[in-house]
Amino acid sequence: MRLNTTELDRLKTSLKQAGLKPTRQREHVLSVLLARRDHPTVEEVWQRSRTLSRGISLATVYNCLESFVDSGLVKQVNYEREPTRYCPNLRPHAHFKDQETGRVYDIDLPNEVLIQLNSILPEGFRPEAIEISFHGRTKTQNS
Amino acid sequence: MRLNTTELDRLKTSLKQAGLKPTRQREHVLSVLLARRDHPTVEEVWQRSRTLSRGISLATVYNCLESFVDSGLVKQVNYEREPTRYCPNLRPHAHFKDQETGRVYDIDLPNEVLIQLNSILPEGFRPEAIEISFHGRTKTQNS
DNA sequence: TTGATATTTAGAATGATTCCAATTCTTATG
DNA sequence: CATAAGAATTGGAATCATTCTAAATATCAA
Repeated sequence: MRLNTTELDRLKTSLKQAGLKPTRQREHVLSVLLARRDHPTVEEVWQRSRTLSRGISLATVYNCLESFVDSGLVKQVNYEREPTRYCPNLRPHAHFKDQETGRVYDIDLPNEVLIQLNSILPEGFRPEAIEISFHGRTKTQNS
Repeated sequence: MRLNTTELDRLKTSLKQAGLKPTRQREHVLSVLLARRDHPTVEEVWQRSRTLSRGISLATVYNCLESFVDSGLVKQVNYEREPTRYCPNLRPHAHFKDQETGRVYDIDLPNEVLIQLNSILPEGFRPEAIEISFHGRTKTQNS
């Protein structure tokens, strides 16, 4: 989780492009999020951010993640009323939650599926977002 | 919300078929839920159930709704971390939330859409349920 | 009718998230 | 570089949907 200057500059740039002041905490939380392609909760992001030299408060992790979502840098995933999870994958995708492991997988959404889904809406319905979540079991070998 | 004997018998029967003891409270909560095709929260179901002669506790409304969901009599709908809503429509359907009114609409899911959605899953993924939620705006005339 | 089991209940407890008000940063401008 | 205005961070308190608890009550098979 130690960043070299190039990576740091890249982070600063994407924060600025998103209209966010590049603070030490935001850079760190964003790098933590991008470092793994999974779907951590706020608490998990906080744990992973503990390495930050002078520490970081839970409230700040909440703040950072909220501003990232607002500015489109990450997405949120909710399963029932479980703690919200955060997802750095910006392509259109669905989620599949394995009930045995609790792990959430990204499922790419082909454009034709999105088109077909929009076509089932009655006239006058203007969707701004769509969320598709499966849950079930997987029989895969990759942990 | 007053029930005649025939309707009451019908409710008792569906509760029994679902493996639930037909109590006064369950009959009432279920009838409240079936009376309108909307998506009330627990609090709203409780308000609508207040007519019950000796009253009903919030805890019981939670209990009833949970047992209905467990036995397949109703479905749950969640938008982000807002209070859970309950839905008496058992056909496969998606939800569309109008951001202006907060109202949730049912959108029927044609079988071909379900088939196409299952086809995007990698091998070994066995879905047990799928949840599809739109949100956006509607330009309809019906309130 | 009665006993075994299930349900109801009020209120306390939980837990994710939001709010608050004080401190510390960032950055544009002189 | 210094500074001031606005932003971000912070620990702790507050919120609020939901779950838990344990005692009272209801259901139903025998």
